[in-house]
Amino acid sequence: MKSEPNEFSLDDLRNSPDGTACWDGVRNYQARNFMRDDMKVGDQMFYYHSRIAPVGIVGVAEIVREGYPDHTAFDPDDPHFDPKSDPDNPRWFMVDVRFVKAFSRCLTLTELKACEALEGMMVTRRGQRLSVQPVTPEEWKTVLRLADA
DNA sequence: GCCAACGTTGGC
DNA sequence: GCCAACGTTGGC
Repeated sequence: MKSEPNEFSLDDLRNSPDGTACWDGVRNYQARNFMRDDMKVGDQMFYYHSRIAPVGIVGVAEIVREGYPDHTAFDPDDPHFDPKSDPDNPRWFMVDVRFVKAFSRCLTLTELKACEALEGMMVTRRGQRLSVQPVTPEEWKTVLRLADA
């Protein structure tokens, strides 16, 4: 899951009450579907810092609450307000995530791209903007191994 | 800050 | 339902 560190960094998550926060503001249907339909309590995720260098995976978090309506879509004062999301039929969903660990360093996108085993990983593909992406078990292990190296 | 890639919107 | 125009994302 991607986040711009100046918006909400892994440290921000760690410093949140109980290391837990809701992953609000996602306004892409594919990303929403992953959160609404596929993510289960106990699932782990990589925390990816986008936009601001060094760009890459900085740690691990886990899902502690499964998909539920993103209330920020209902709030006209919220930057992620979406008038088309009806509280009776919510368009956008989010999950709650809890801090698990920070890598000793940022595993940069450059490194991920340089790793042969991660050639098929979504985040290494050109033009891939999706902010919530699936990771295969093999990719998961490979990334953890790189992070420990 | 640039701009390529992508997703969404809306006229037809 | 096509597709041009537009807005956004995100690496660089």
